Amino acid sequence: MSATILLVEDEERLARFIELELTSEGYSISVAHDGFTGLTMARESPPDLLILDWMMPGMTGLEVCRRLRATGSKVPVILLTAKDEVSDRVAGLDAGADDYVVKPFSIEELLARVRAHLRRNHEDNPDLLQFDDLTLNRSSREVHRSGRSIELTAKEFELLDYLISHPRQVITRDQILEKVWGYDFMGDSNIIEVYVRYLRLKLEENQEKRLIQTVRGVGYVLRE
Amino acid sequence: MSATILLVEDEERLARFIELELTSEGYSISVAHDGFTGLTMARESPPDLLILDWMMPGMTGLEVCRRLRATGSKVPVILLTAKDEVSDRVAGLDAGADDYVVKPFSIEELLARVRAHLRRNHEDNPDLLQFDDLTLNRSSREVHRSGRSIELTAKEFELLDYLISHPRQVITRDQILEKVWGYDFMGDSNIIEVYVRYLRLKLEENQEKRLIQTVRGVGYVLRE
DNA sequence: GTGCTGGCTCAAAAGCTGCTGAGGGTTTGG
DNA sequence: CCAAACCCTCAGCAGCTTTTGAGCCAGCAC
Repeated sequence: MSATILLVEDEERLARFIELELTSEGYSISVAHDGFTGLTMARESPPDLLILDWMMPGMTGLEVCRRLRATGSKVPVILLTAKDEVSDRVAGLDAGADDYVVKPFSIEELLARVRAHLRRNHEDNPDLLQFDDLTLNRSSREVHRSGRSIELTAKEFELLDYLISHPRQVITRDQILEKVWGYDFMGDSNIIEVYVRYLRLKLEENQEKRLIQTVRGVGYVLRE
Repeated sequence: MSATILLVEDEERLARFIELELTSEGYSISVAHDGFTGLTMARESPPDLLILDWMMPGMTGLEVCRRLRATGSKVPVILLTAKDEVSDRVAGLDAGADDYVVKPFSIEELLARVRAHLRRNHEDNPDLLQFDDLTLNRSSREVHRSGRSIELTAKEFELLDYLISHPRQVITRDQILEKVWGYDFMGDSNIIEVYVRYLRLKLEENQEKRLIQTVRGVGYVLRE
């Protein structure tokens, strides 16, 4: 699933140009040509990233940004501005923008910043998850460790998916039960231990170092 | 508790200037004058924000950034660079930097970026608790003192977590029992003393100064 | 100094946790 | 229908964590 970007830019030619470039990078773009429309669109279907022109007739980009932040939105915002004065930059960042690009800019620079901000935010739900020499592909449901392919059952896959999407974070038994088994276990069951064991057997088939660590009294964590 | 910033900059005069400015804004700054030292410091006591000069003899700022990211660090990084070419900016952002400031810059601009990144980070990472040279990370359940990692059992961790989340506040025995053991103890038990001792042994392994102070007749307090 | 109280230290006992191997019920696919 | 794969349970055990108790020490009142 590709990232969605909302571009708010009143100059039609520039907007069209940016739209084409971003589209050809595989993003899914919507465009608004004034601040008010942009704000409405951002509220109605929040994009993964917002690119705002600063100077626009009517509501400025800065104002759009401030209003969004005021209602708790955390979408990353990149401001486009012709202004190159320090006081303006400061105002933009303090108003809650995450970044700005000064016009005229090279499209490469804008793309790099888009990548940087999306990486931060979109890290929440990518399809290809990696940790150390381990990779898990959600769409093909394949798992590899240092090159070789590993066959997992459904439950094993779900468990590893959960762990690898929270690397270096300790996950409690309760969280695992809730997420992978989806119910509160009555009485006691050692089902988690059993599945962790299955995973370890498969992931460490060839004396590779242990990635799933036990945190006694709490749960498990993916850590080198 | 003020945010900690690590500045890595080989030009001594510039480093000194930035340090003074940031200090007067209320941040707590450490400075390294080369990349290797900076990397080590960043690993040993992770700051809330890292400011890296790009061009340095030995290890460049870009390299420091890449290495930190490779080990999973998510600390926000601002690059300082004299280079103003697009390809360089792109490389920096793609290497995992969050932002860069082009020299010569106005101090106001740097400050605004520092504020922007700290604001963002403090929102999504309230799990890292610090006191003096001690850090406790709730999500990874890791504890460090002046760089070295410390292994704690579940109860030890809970106790330290409680103390470190009320720094310089005296905590009574009853509060500790209630919070960590979760019940009113019948009769007497010296369990708190025992666990405080365990913690002290582990936290002061190398003759470091005592952080957990006894308040006779009342309880304990985390204090320098 | 003496006695008292609260805290510290040490080590052993008790209690748990997580790991393991085996096995049984259930579903899937040929 | 049968076999294989899968999901889950159980019980034993080893090792770690937690708790207990007894003795000791430090600070304080007298």
